[in-house]
Amino acid sequence: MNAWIPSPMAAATRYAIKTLDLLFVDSDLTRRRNSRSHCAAAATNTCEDLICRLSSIAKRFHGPLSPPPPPPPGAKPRRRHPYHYHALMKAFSRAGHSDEVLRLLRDMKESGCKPNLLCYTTAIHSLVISNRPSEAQSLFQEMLMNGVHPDTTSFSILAKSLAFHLKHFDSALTFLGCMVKNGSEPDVVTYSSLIAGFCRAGLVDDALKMFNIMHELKCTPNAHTFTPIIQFYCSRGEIRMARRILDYMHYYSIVPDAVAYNVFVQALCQARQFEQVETLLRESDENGWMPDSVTYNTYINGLCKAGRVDDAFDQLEVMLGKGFHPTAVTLSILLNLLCSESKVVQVKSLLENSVLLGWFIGTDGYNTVMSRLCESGQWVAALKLFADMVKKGVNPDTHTFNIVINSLCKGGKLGVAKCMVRSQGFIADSVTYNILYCAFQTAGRIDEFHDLFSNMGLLQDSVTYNIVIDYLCRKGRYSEAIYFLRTLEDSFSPDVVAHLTFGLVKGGKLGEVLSLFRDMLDRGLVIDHCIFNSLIKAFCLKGSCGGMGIYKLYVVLDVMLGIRLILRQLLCEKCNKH
DNA sequence: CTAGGGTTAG
Repeated sequence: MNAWIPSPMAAATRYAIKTLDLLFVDSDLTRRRNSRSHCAAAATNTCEDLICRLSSIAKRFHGPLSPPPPPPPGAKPRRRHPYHYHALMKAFSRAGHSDEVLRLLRDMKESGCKPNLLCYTTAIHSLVISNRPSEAQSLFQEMLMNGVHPDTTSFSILAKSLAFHLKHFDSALTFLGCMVKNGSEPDVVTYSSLIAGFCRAGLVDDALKMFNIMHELKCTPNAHTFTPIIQFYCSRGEIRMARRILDYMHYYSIVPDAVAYNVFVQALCQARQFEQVETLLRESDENGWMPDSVTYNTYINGLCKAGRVDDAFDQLEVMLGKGFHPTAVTLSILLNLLCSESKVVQVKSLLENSVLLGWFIGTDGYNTVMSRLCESGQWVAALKLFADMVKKGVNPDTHTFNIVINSLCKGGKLGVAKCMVRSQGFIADSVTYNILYCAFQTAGRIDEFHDLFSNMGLLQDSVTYNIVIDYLCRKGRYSEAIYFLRTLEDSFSPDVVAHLTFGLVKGGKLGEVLSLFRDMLDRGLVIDHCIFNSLIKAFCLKGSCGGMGIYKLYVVLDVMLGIRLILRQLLCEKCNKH
Protein backbone atom coordinates (compact mmCIF):
# COMPACT_ATOMS: atom_id res chain seq x y z
CA MET A 1 0.00 0.00 0.00
CA ASN A 2 2.64 2.48 1.17
CA ALA A 3 5.43 0.60 -0.55
CA TRP A 4 7.16 3.78 -1.61
CA ILE A 5 7.43 5.02 1.95
CA PRO A 6 10.49 3.45 3.56
CA SER A 7 9.88 1.69 6.82
CA PRO A 8 11.57 3.83 9.46
CA MET A 9 12.87 0.56 10.86
CA ALA A 10 14.23 -0.82 7.56
CA ALA A 11 17.84 -1.00 8.77
CA ALA A 12 16.86 -2.48 12.11
CA THR A 13 14.64 -5.03 10.31
CA ARG A 14 17.50 -6.17 8.09
CA TYR A 15 19.66 -6.55 11.14
CA ALA A 16 16.96 -8.39 13.07
CA ILE A 17 16.30 -10.91 10.30
CA LYS A 18 20.00 -11.61 9.92
CA THR A 19 20.45 -12.04 13.67
CA LEU A 20 17.42 -14.25 14.14
CA ASP A 21 18.60 -16.38 11.25
CA LEU A 22 21.93 -16.91 13.02
CA LEU A 23 20.11 -17.58 16.25
CA PHE A 24 18.03 -20.32 14.66
CA VAL A 25 21.07 -21.82 12.97
CA ASP A 26 22.78 -22.12 16.33
CA SER A 27 19.88 -23.34 18.37
CA ASP A 28 18.43 -26.76 19.06
CA LEU A 29 15.42 -25.54 17.22
CA THR A 30 17.23 -25.49 13.90
CA ARG A 31 18.80 -28.81 14.54
CA ARG A 32 15.29 -30.12 14.78
CA ARG A 33 14.37 -28.17 11.70
CA ASN A 34 17.41 -29.51 9.87
CA SER A 35 15.95 -33.00 10.09
CA ARG A 36 13.64 -31.60 7.46
CA SER A 37 16.67 -30.14 5.75
CA HIS A 38 15.01 -28.85 2.61
CA CYS A 39 12.69 -26.70 4.71
CA ALA A 40 15.56 -25.16 6.61
CA ALA A 41 17.46 -24.42 3.44
CA ALA A 42 14.42 -22.81 1.91
CA ALA A 43 13.92 -20.67 4.98
CA THR A 44 17.52 -19.45 4.94
CA ASN A 45 17.27 -18.58 1.28
CA THR A 46 14.08 -16.63 1.77
CA CYS A 47 15.73 -14.66 4.54
CA GLU A 48 18.52 -13.67 2.19
CA ASP A 49 16.00 -12.82 -0.49
CA LEU A 50 14.30 -10.70 2.04
CA ILE A 51 17.38 -8.72 2.89
CA CYS A 52 17.98 -8.10 -0.83
CA ARG A 53 14.40 -7.00 -1.32
CA LEU A 54 14.44 -4.68 1.65
CA SER A 55 17.68 -3.05 0.61
CA SER A 56 16.42 -2.61 -2.94
CA ILE A 57 13.34 -0.84 -1.57
CA ALA A 58 15.55 1.36 0.57
CA LYS A 59 17.79 2.16 -2.42
CA ARG A 60 14.79 2.97 -4.55
CA PHE A 61 13.79 5.62 -2.10
CA HIS A 62 17.06 7.05 -0.89
CA GLY A 63 19.32 6.35 -3.85
CA PRO A 64 19.43 8.07 -7.22
CA LEU A 65 15.96 8.23 -8.70
CA SER A 66 15.31 7.87 -12.39
CA PRO A 67 15.90 11.25 -14.01
CA PRO A 68 12.85 13.51 -14.15
CA PRO A 69 11.30 14.08 -17.58
CA PRO A 70 12.98 16.98 -19.36
CA PRO A 71 11.06 20.24 -19.15
CA PRO A 72 9.22 21.22 -22.34
CA PRO A 73 11.31 23.67 -24.39
CA GLY A 74 10.86 27.26 -23.37
CA ALA A 75 9.23 26.43 -20.03
CA LYS A 76 10.43 28.44 -17.05
CA PRO A 77 11.67 26.37 -14.13
CA ARG A 78 8.90 26.29 -11.52
CA ARG A 79 9.74 27.94 -8.22
CA ARG A 80 9.31 25.80 -5.19
CA HIS A 81 6.55 27.07 -3.00
CA PRO A 82 6.16 26.38 0.73
CA TYR A 83 2.76 24.96 -0.15
CA HIS A 84 4.33 22.01 -1.99
CA TYR A 85 6.53 21.24 0.97
CA HIS A 86 3.64 21.62 3.34
CA ALA A 87 1.48 19.13 1.49
CA LEU A 88 4.26 16.54 1.66
CA MET A 89 5.04 17.25 5.29
CA LYS A 90 1.39 16.81 6.20
CA ALA A 91 1.28 13.42 4.49
CA PHE A 92 4.42 12.19 6.26
CA SER A 93 3.20 13.58 9.57
CA ARG A 94 -0.06 11.66 9.22
CA ALA A 95 1.84 8.48 8.45
CA GLY A 96 3.85 9.00 11.63
CA HIS A 97 7.17 9.66 9.89
CA SER A 98 8.36 12.67 11.83
CA ASP A 99 11.95 12.19 10.64
CA GLU A 100 10.85 12.62 7.04
CA VAL A 101 8.99 15.78 8.03
CA LEU A 102 12.17 17.17 9.58
CA ARG A 103 14.14 16.18 6.50
CA LEU A 104 11.73 18.13 4.30
CA LEU A 105 12.04 21.16 6.55
CA ARG A 106 15.83 20.94 6.28
CA ASP A 107 15.56 20.52 2.53
CA MET A 108 13.42 23.60 2.34
CA LYS A 109 15.92 25.77 4.19
CA GLU A 110 18.83 24.44 2.17
CA SER A 111 17.15 25.19 -1.13
CA GLY A 112 16.53 28.77 -0.04
CA CYS A 113 12.80 28.44 0.46
CA LYS A 114 11.92 29.98 3.81
CA PRO A 115 9.55 27.83 5.88
CA ASN A 116 6.36 29.70 6.68
CA LEU A 117 4.16 29.43 9.73
CA LEU A 118 2.27 26.45 8.32
CA CYS A 119 5.36 24.40 7.62
CA TYR A 120 6.73 25.06 11.09
CA THR A 121 3.35 24.29 12.66
CA THR A 122 3.03 20.97 10.86
CA ALA A 123 6.59 19.98 11.75
CA ILE A 124 6.07 20.89 15.41
CA HIS A 125 2.81 18.98 15.44
CA SER A 126 4.40 15.89 13.97
CA LEU A 127 7.07 15.99 16.70
CA VAL A 128 4.38 16.33 19.36
CA ILE A 129 2.37 13.35 18.12
CA SER A 130 5.53 11.24 17.79
CA ASN A 131 6.24 11.86 21.46
CA ARG A 132 9.26 14.10 20.88
CA PRO A 133 8.23 17.05 23.06
CA SER A 134 11.65 18.61 23.71
CA GLU A 135 12.44 18.70 19.99
CA ALA A 136 9.03 20.27 19.37
CA GLN A 137 9.87 23.00 21.87
CA SER A 138 13.24 23.75 20.30
CA LEU A 139 11.70 23.89 16.83
CA PHE A 140 9.18 26.37 18.20
CA GLN A 141 12.10 28.45 19.51
CA GLU A 142 13.80 28.24 16.13
CA MET A 143 10.62 29.47 14.47
CA LEU A 144 10.57 32.51 16.78
CA MET A 145 14.27 33.16 16.07
CA ASN A 146 13.52 33.18 12.36
CA GLY A 147 10.94 35.90 12.87
CA VAL A 148 7.92 33.69 12.18
CA HIS A 149 5.18 34.82 14.53
CA PRO A 150 3.09 32.02 16.10
CA ASP A 151 -0.68 32.11 16.11
CA THR A 152 -3.42 30.43 18.13
CA THR A 153 -3.00 27.11 16.30
CA SER A 154 0.73 26.77 16.88
CA PHE A 155 0.39 27.86 20.50
CA SER A 156 -2.40 25.33 21.01
CA ILE A 157 -0.25 22.49 19.74
CA LEU A 158 2.46 23.24 22.28
CA ALA A 159 -0.08 23.73 25.05
CA LYS A 160 -1.49 20.30 24.22
CA SER A 161 1.98 18.80 24.31
CA LEU A 162 2.50 20.22 27.81
CA ALA A 163 -0.87 19.21 29.21
CA PHE A 164 -1.96 16.09 27.36
CA HIS A 165 1.40 14.41 26.78
CA LEU A 166 3.71 15.70 29.52
CA LYS A 167 1.08 16.37 32.21
CA HIS A 168 2.89 19.62 33.08
CA PHE A 169 -0.28 21.51 33.84
CA ASP A 170 1.39 24.45 35.55
CA SER A 171 3.58 25.03 32.51
CA ALA A 172 0.57 24.64 30.25
CA LEU A 173 -1.36 27.31 32.14
CA THR A 174 1.65 29.64 32.18
CA PHE A 175 1.94 29.03 28.47
CA LEU A 176 -1.68 30.06 28.04
CA GLY A 177 -0.75 33.35 29.69
CA CYS A 178 2.12 33.75 27.20
CA MET A 179 -0.33 33.25 24.35
CA VAL A 180 -2.54 36.07 25.54
CA LYS A 181 0.48 38.36 26.02
CA ASN A 182 1.48 37.64 22.44
CA GLY A 183 -1.92 38.62 21.16
CA SER A 184 -3.24 35.12 20.42
CA GLU A 185 -6.44 34.42 22.28
CA PRO A 186 -6.93 30.77 23.23
CA ASP A 187 -9.93 29.33 21.41
CA VAL A 188 -12.25 26.37 21.84
CA VAL A 189 -9.56 23.99 20.52
CA THR A 190 -6.97 25.25 23.01
CA TYR A 191 -9.35 24.92 25.94
CA SER A 192 -10.63 21.52 24.80
CA SER A 193 -7.07 20.19 24.57
CA LEU A 194 -6.34 21.30 28.12
CA ILE A 195 -9.62 19.83 29.36
CA ALA A 196 -8.66 16.55 27.70
CA GLY A 197 -5.28 16.67 29.43
CA PHE A 198 -6.82 17.28 32.84
CA CYS A 199 -9.40 14.54 32.39
CA ARG A 200 -6.84 12.01 31.25
CA ALA A 201 -4.83 12.70 34.39
CA GLY A 202 -7.98 12.19 36.46
CA LEU A 203 -8.14 15.90 37.42
CA VAL A 204 -11.78 16.40 36.56
CA ASP A 205 -12.17 19.34 38.96
CA ASP A 206 -9.50 21.29 37.10
CA ALA A 207 -11.17 20.34 33.83
CA LEU A 208 -14.46 21.73 35.08
CA LYS A 209 -12.71 24.91 36.29
CA MET A 210 -11.32 25.31 32.79
CA PHE A 211 -14.81 24.75 31.42
CA ASN A 212 -16.15 27.56 33.64
CA ILE A 213 -13.38 29.89 32.46
CA MET A 214 -14.43 29.16 28.88
CA HIS A 215 -17.99 29.99 29.80
CA GLU A 216 -16.98 33.31 31.39
CA LEU A 217 -14.98 34.21 28.31
CA LYS A 218 -18.00 33.40 26.11
CA CYS A 219 -16.10 30.66 24.29
CA THR A 220 -18.71 28.17 23.09
CA PRO A 221 -17.87 24.55 23.84
CA ASN A 222 -18.49 21.76 21.32
CA ALA A 223 -18.48 17.97 21.27
CA HIS A 224 -14.67 17.95 21.54
CA THR A 225 -14.91 19.82 24.83
CA PHE A 226 -17.34 17.39 26.41
CA THR A 227 -15.99 14.04 25.19
CA PRO A 228 -13.02 13.94 27.59
CA ILE A 229 -15.35 14.67 30.51
CA ILE A 230 -17.68 11.86 29.43
CA GLN A 231 -14.61 9.68 29.09
CA PHE A 232 -13.54 10.53 32.64
CA TYR A 233 -16.82 9.32 34.12
CA CYS A 234 -16.94 6.30 31.81
CA SER A 235 -13.44 5.24 32.83
CA ARG A 236 -14.70 5.03 36.40
CA GLY A 237 -17.83 3.15 35.41
CA GLU A 238 -20.01 6.15 36.36
CA ILE A 239 -22.42 5.53 33.54
CA ARG A 240 -25.19 7.66 35.00
CA MET A 241 -22.95 10.71 35.18
CA ALA A 242 -21.83 10.11 31.60
CA ARG A 243 -25.43 9.89 30.46
CA ARG A 244 -26.24 13.10 32.31
CA ILE A 245 -23.54 14.91 30.38
CA LEU A 246 -24.87 13.58 27.09
CA ASP A 247 -28.36 14.84 28.09
CA TYR A 248 -26.89 18.18 29.11
CA MET A 249 -25.29 18.49 25.68
CA HIS A 250 -28.60 17.81 23.94
CA TYR A 251 -30.29 20.34 26.21
CA TYR A 252 -27.83 23.03 25.16
CA SER A 253 -28.04 21.98 21.49
CA ILE A 254 -24.46 20.77 21.35
CA VAL A 255 -25.33 17.51 19.64
CA PRO A 256 -23.00 14.70 20.71
CA ASP A 257 -21.38 13.05 17.71
CA ALA A 258 -20.25 9.49 17.08
CA VAL A 259 -17.02 9.99 19.04
CA ALA A 260 -18.89 11.14 22.15
CA TYR A 261 -21.29 8.20 21.85
CA ASN A 262 -18.46 5.77 21.17
CA VAL A 263 -16.94 6.61 24.53
CA PHE A 264 -20.29 5.87 26.12
CA VAL A 265 -20.74 2.62 24.17
CA GLN A 266 -17.35 1.51 25.46
CA ALA A 267 -18.49 2.08 29.06
CA LEU A 268 -21.77 0.21 28.44
CA CYS A 269 -19.81 -2.71 27.01
CA GLN A 270 -17.51 -2.80 30.00
CA ALA A 271 -20.55 -2.89 32.25
CA ARG A 272 -21.96 -5.59 29.96
CA GLN A 273 -25.11 -3.55 29.36
CA PHE A 274 -25.41 -4.78 25.79
CA GLU A 275 -29.16 -4.22 25.55
CA GLN A 276 -28.44 -0.54 26.29
CA VAL A 277 -25.98 -0.51 23.39
CA GLU A 278 -28.67 -1.97 21.13
CA THR A 279 -31.10 0.75 22.21
CA LEU A 280 -28.50 3.43 21.63
CA LEU A 281 -27.83 2.14 18.10
CA ARG A 282 -31.53 1.82 17.33
CA GLU A 283 -32.18 5.39 18.45
CA SER A 284 -29.08 6.87 16.86
CA ASP A 285 -31.04 8.39 13.99
CA GLU A 286 -33.39 10.38 16.16
CA ASN A 287 -30.49 11.47 18.38
CA GLY A 288 -28.71 12.88 15.37
CA TRP A 289 -25.64 10.70 15.11
CA MET A 290 -24.40 7.89 12.86
CA PRO A 291 -22.57 4.90 14.31
CA ASP A 292 -19.18 4.49 12.62
CA SER A 293 -16.65 1.69 12.39
CA VAL A 294 -15.28 2.59 15.81
CA THR A 295 -18.75 2.12 17.30
CA TYR A 296 -18.98 -1.38 15.81
CA ASN A 297 -15.41 -2.28 16.73
CA THR A 298 -16.08 -1.26 20.31
CA TYR A 299 -19.32 -3.23 20.44
CA ILE A 300 -17.82 -6.32 18.79
CA ASN A 301 -14.88 -6.26 21.16
CA GLY A 302 -17.18 -5.90 24.15
CA LEU A 303 -19.18 -8.94 23.03
CA CYS A 304 -15.99 -10.96 22.48
CA LYS A 305 -14.70 -10.07 25.93
CA ALA A 306 -17.99 -11.17 27.44
CA GLY A 307 -17.69 -14.50 25.67
CA ARG A 308 -20.65 -13.81 23.37
CA VAL A 309 -18.79 -14.85 20.25
CA ASP A 310 -21.91 -15.55 18.13
CA ASP A 311 -23.33 -12.10 18.87
CA ALA A 312 -19.95 -10.61 18.00
CA PHE A 313 -20.02 -12.26 14.57
CA ASP A 314 -23.62 -11.12 14.07
CA GLN A 315 -22.50 -7.55 14.72
CA LEU A 316 -19.61 -8.00 12.31
CA GLU A 317 -22.18 -8.86 9.65
CA VAL A 318 -24.28 -5.83 10.57
CA MET A 319 -21.17 -3.68 10.28
CA LEU A 320 -20.20 -5.08 6.88
CA GLY A 321 -23.82 -4.90 5.74
CA LYS A 322 -23.81 -1.16 6.45
CA GLY A 323 -20.89 -0.82 4.08
CA PHE A 324 -18.12 -0.45 6.66
CA HIS A 325 -14.85 -2.13 5.78
CA PRO A 326 -13.14 -4.01 8.56
CA THR A 327 -10.34 -1.80 9.88
CA ALA A 328 -7.00 -2.86 11.32
CA VAL A 329 -8.66 -2.69 14.73
CA THR A 330 -11.54 -4.96 13.62
CA LEU A 331 -9.03 -7.53 12.45
CA SER A 332 -7.04 -7.21 15.65
CA ILE A 333 -10.16 -7.84 17.70
CA LEU A 334 -11.03 -10.92 15.66
CA LEU A 335 -7.46 -12.22 15.73
CA ASN A 336 -7.39 -11.75 19.49
CA LEU A 337 -10.59 -13.70 19.75
CA LEU A 338 -9.23 -16.57 17.68
CA CYS A 339 -6.00 -16.58 19.71
CA SER A 340 -7.88 -16.67 22.98
CA GLU A 341 -9.83 -19.63 21.65
CA SER A 342 -6.44 -21.25 21.01
CA LYS A 343 -7.08 -21.50 17.29
CA VAL A 344 -3.49 -20.60 16.50
CA VAL A 345 -3.29 -22.84 13.46
CA GLN A 346 -6.37 -21.22 11.92
CA VAL A 347 -5.01 -17.80 12.78
CA LYS A 348 -1.81 -18.54 10.94
CA SER A 349 -3.67 -19.64 7.86
CA LEU A 350 -5.76 -16.49 8.10
CA LEU A 351 -2.58 -14.42 8.16
CA GLU A 352 -1.24 -16.37 5.18
CA ASN A 353 -4.39 -16.03 3.10
CA SER A 354 -5.76 -12.69 4.21
CA VAL A 355 -5.26 -11.15 0.79
CA LEU A 356 -7.21 -13.98 -0.84
CA LEU A 357 -10.02 -13.21 1.62
CA GLY A 358 -9.93 -9.61 0.51
CA TRP A 359 -8.70 -8.49 3.92
CA PHE A 360 -5.29 -6.99 4.11
CA ILE A 361 -3.72 -8.00 7.40
CA GLY A 362 -0.92 -5.57 8.07
CA THR A 363 1.44 -4.66 10.86
CA ASP A 364 -1.24 -4.45 13.56
CA GLY A 365 -2.64 -7.90 12.71
CA TYR A 366 0.76 -9.55 12.94
CA ASN A 367 1.54 -7.63 16.13
CA THR A 368 -1.64 -8.95 17.72
CA VAL A 369 -0.91 -12.59 16.97
CA MET A 370 2.77 -12.29 17.90
CA SER A 371 1.78 -10.73 21.24
CA ARG A 372 -0.57 -13.59 22.06
CA LEU A 373 2.05 -16.17 21.09
CA CYS A 374 4.67 -14.47 23.23
CA GLU A 375 2.32 -14.17 26.19
CA SER A 376 1.50 -17.86 26.10
CA GLY A 377 5.19 -18.72 26.14
CA GLN A 378 5.43 -19.61 22.45
CA TRP A 379 8.24 -17.17 21.86
CA VAL A 380 9.87 -19.21 19.11
CA ALA A 381 6.61 -19.17 17.15
CA ALA A 382 6.40 -15.40 17.68
CA LEU A 383 9.89 -14.93 16.23
CA LYS A 384 9.06 -17.13 13.26
CA LEU A 385 5.96 -15.09 12.60
CA PHE A 386 8.13 -11.99 12.60
CA ALA A 387 10.21 -13.50 9.80
CA ASP A 388 6.97 -14.37 7.96
CA MET A 389 5.61 -10.86 8.13
CA VAL A 390 8.77 -9.30 6.77
CA LYS A 391 8.78 -11.93 4.03
CA LYS A 392 5.28 -10.82 3.07
CA GLY A 393 6.42 -7.21 2.84
CA VAL A 394 4.60 -6.05 5.95
CA ASN A 395 6.69 -3.36 7.67
CA PRO A 396 7.40 -3.94 11.34
CA ASP A 397 7.04 -1.00 13.72
CA THR A 398 8.25 -0.27 17.24
CA HIS A 399 5.48 -2.40 18.72
CA THR A 400 6.52 -5.36 16.56
CA PHE A 401 10.10 -5.00 17.72
CA ASN A 402 9.00 -4.77 21.33
CA ILE A 403 7.27 -8.14 20.95
CA VAL A 404 10.37 -9.60 19.27
CA ILE A 405 12.57 -8.26 22.05
CA ASN A 406 10.18 -9.55 24.68
CA SER A 407 10.22 -12.98 23.01
CA LEU A 408 14.01 -13.01 22.96
CA CYS A 409 14.14 -12.00 26.64
CA LYS A 410 11.66 -14.73 27.54
CA GLY A 411 13.86 -17.19 25.71
CA GLY A 412 16.89 -16.00 27.67
CA LYS A 413 18.52 -14.43 24.62
CA LEU A 414 19.31 -11.14 26.34
CA GLY A 415 22.46 -10.61 24.29
CA VAL A 416 20.56 -10.81 21.00
CA ALA A 417 17.85 -8.48 22.31
CA LYS A 418 20.51 -6.03 23.43
CA CYS A 419 22.19 -5.96 20.00
CA MET A 420 18.87 -5.51 18.25
CA VAL A 421 17.99 -2.44 20.32
CA ARG A 422 21.39 -0.96 19.62
CA SER A 423 21.25 -1.73 15.89
CA GLN A 424 21.17 1.10 13.42
CA GLY A 425 17.85 2.84 12.88
CA PHE A 426 16.10 1.17 15.79
CA ILE A 427 13.35 3.36 17.24
CA ALA A 428 12.78 2.54 20.89
CA ASP A 429 9.98 3.74 23.13
CA SER A 430 9.36 3.52 26.85
CA VAL A 431 7.89 0.02 26.43
CA THR A 432 11.20 -1.17 24.92
CA TYR A 433 12.99 0.28 27.89
CA ASN A 434 10.66 -1.41 30.37
CA ILE A 435 10.91 -4.83 28.73
CA LEU A 436 14.71 -4.69 28.81
CA TYR A 437 14.84 -3.25 32.30
CA CYS A 438 12.64 -6.08 33.62
CA ALA A 439 14.62 -8.75 31.82
CA PHE A 440 18.02 -7.51 32.99
CA GLN A 441 16.73 -7.09 36.52
CA THR A 442 15.39 -10.65 36.66
CA ALA A 443 18.68 -11.94 35.31
CA GLY A 444 20.54 -10.01 38.01
CA ARG A 445 22.39 -8.02 35.35
CA ILE A 446 20.99 -4.58 36.14
CA ASP A 447 24.43 -2.92 36.28
CA GLU A 448 25.12 -4.13 32.78
CA PHE A 449 21.81 -2.61 31.69
CA HIS A 450 22.74 0.78 33.12
CA ASP A 451 26.18 0.65 31.48
CA LEU A 452 24.68 -0.20 28.10
CA PHE A 453 21.67 2.02 27.86
CA SER A 454 22.32 5.02 30.12
CA ASN A 455 23.47 7.21 27.25
CA MET A 456 21.02 5.88 24.65
CA GLY A 457 18.30 8.33 25.55
CA LEU A 458 15.70 5.59 25.94
CA LEU A 459 12.40 6.90 27.21
CA GLN A 460 11.22 6.22 30.72
CA ASP A 461 7.67 6.53 31.99
CA SER A 462 5.70 5.81 35.13
CA VAL A 463 5.75 2.07 34.32
CA THR A 464 9.56 2.20 34.51
CA TYR A 465 9.40 3.88 37.89
CA ASN A 466 6.95 1.26 39.10
CA ILE A 467 9.30 -1.52 38.00
CA VAL A 468 12.15 0.07 39.96
CA ILE A 469 9.96 0.57 43.04
CA ASP A 470 8.66 -3.01 42.85
CA TYR A 471 12.20 -4.29 42.68
CA LEU A 472 13.41 -2.25 45.67
CA CYS A 473 10.36 -3.25 47.76
CA ARG A 474 10.81 -6.92 46.89
CA LYS A 475 14.38 -6.69 48.11
CA GLY A 476 13.21 -4.98 51.31
CA ARG A 477 15.04 -1.77 50.38
CA TYR A 478 12.11 0.45 51.39
CA SER A 479 13.97 3.66 52.23
CA GLU A 480 15.70 3.52 48.84
CA ALA A 481 12.30 3.12 47.19
CA ILE A 482 10.98 6.21 49.01
CA TYR A 483 14.12 8.13 48.16
CA PHE A 484 13.73 7.09 44.51
CA LEU A 485 10.17 8.44 44.43
CA ARG A 486 11.36 11.78 45.77
CA THR A 487 14.08 12.10 43.16
CA LEU A 488 11.57 11.88 40.30
CA GLU A 489 10.75 15.04 38.43
CA ASP A 490 7.03 14.51 38.89
CA SER A 491 7.71 13.05 42.31
CA PHE A 492 4.19 12.38 43.56
CA SER A 493 2.40 11.18 40.47
CA PRO A 494 -0.58 9.16 41.80
CA ASP A 495 0.25 6.13 39.70
CA VAL A 496 3.73 5.76 41.18
CA VAL A 497 2.64 6.66 44.72
CA ALA A 498 -0.04 3.95 44.48
CA HIS A 499 2.62 1.42 43.57
CA LEU A 500 4.93 2.42 46.39
CA THR A 501 2.01 2.35 48.86
CA PHE A 502 1.26 -1.22 47.84
CA GLY A 503 4.87 -2.28 48.38
CA LEU A 504 5.17 -0.50 51.73
CA VAL A 505 1.93 -1.93 53.14
CA LYS A 506 2.89 -5.42 52.00
CA GLY A 507 6.19 -4.99 53.82
CA GLY A 508 4.39 -3.75 56.95
CA LYS A 509 5.98 -0.30 56.72
CA LEU A 510 2.93 1.64 57.89
CA GLY A 511 4.93 4.42 59.54
CA GLU A 512 6.57 5.18 56.20
CA VAL A 513 3.17 5.14 54.46
CA LEU A 514 1.77 7.64 56.96
CA SER A 515 4.66 10.05 56.68
CA LEU A 516 4.46 9.83 52.88
CA PHE A 517 0.77 10.80 52.92
CA ARG A 518 1.27 13.55 55.49
CA ASP A 519 4.00 14.98 53.32
CA MET A 520 1.70 14.91 50.30
CA LEU A 521 -1.16 16.57 52.17
CA ASP A 522 1.18 19.27 53.49
CA ARG A 523 2.17 20.02 49.93
CA GLY A 524 -1.48 20.34 49.00
CA LEU A 525 -1.35 17.26 46.76
CA VAL A 526 -4.33 15.07 46.07
CA ILE A 527 -4.43 11.46 47.23
CA ASP A 528 -6.55 10.03 44.47
CA HIS A 529 -8.70 6.95 44.13
CA CYS A 530 -5.99 4.72 42.65
CA ILE A 531 -3.86 5.23 45.77
CA PHE A 532 -6.85 4.27 47.95
CA ASN A 533 -7.51 1.16 45.87
CA SER A 534 -3.90 0.11 45.97
CA LEU A 535 -3.71 0.54 49.75
CA ILE A 536 -6.89 -1.38 50.47
CA LYS A 537 -5.81 -4.15 48.11
CA ALA A 538 -2.49 -4.47 49.92
CA PHE A 539 -4.23 -4.65 53.31
CA CYS A 540 -6.59 -7.34 52.02
CA LEU A 541 -3.71 -9.35 50.61
CA LYS A 542 -1.97 -9.27 53.96
CA GLY A 543 -5.15 -10.46 55.60
CA SER A 544 -5.15 -7.38 57.83
CA CYS A 545 -8.79 -6.57 57.37
CA GLY A 546 -9.93 -8.60 60.34
CA GLY A 547 -9.29 -8.17 64.06
CA MET A 548 -6.86 -5.48 65.19
CA GLY A 549 -5.45 -5.07 61.71
CA ILE A 550 -8.53 -3.19 60.61
CA TYR A 551 -7.72 -0.36 63.04
CA LYS A 552 -4.38 0.15 61.39
CA LEU A 553 -6.22 0.52 58.09
CA TYR A 554 -8.59 3.04 59.68
CA VAL A 555 -5.68 5.12 60.96
CA VAL A 556 -4.10 5.24 57.50
CA LEU A 557 -7.41 6.03 55.81
CA ASP A 558 -8.00 8.88 58.28
CA VAL A 559 -4.71 10.45 57.34
CA MET A 560 -5.38 9.90 53.64
CA LEU A 561 -8.72 11.61 53.87
CA GLY A 562 -7.07 14.50 55.66
CA ILE A 563 -9.58 14.14 58.50
CA ARG A 564 -7.06 15.35 61.02
CA LEU A 565 -6.35 18.39 58.93
CA ILE A 566 -10.04 19.18 58.74
CA LEU A 567 -10.45 18.63 62.49
CA ARG A 568 -7.49 20.88 63.19
CA GLN A 569 -9.00 23.55 60.97
CA LEU A 570 -12.37 23.27 62.74
CA LEU A 571 -10.72 23.51 66.13
CA CYS A 572 -8.76 26.57 65.09
CA GLU A 573 -11.88 28.27 63.83
CA LYS A 574 -13.65 27.55 67.15
CA CYS A 575 -10.68 28.90 69.09
CA ASN A 576 -10.70 32.08 67.08
CA LYS A 577 -14.40 32.62 67.66
CA HIS A 578 -14.11 32.33 71.44
C1' DC B 1 -5.40 26.56 -1.93
C1' DT B 2 -2.84 24.96 2.84
C1' DA B 3 -2.74 23.82 10.22
C1' DG B 4 -4.36 22.37 15.75
C1' DG B 5 -8.73 19.19 19.71
C1' DG B 6 -12.12 14.25 21.89
C1' DT B 7 -13.14 7.49 20.72
C1' DT B 8 -12.01 1.58 19.47
C1' DA B 9 -7.36 -3.56 20.00
C1' DG B 10 -2.65 -4.93 21.83
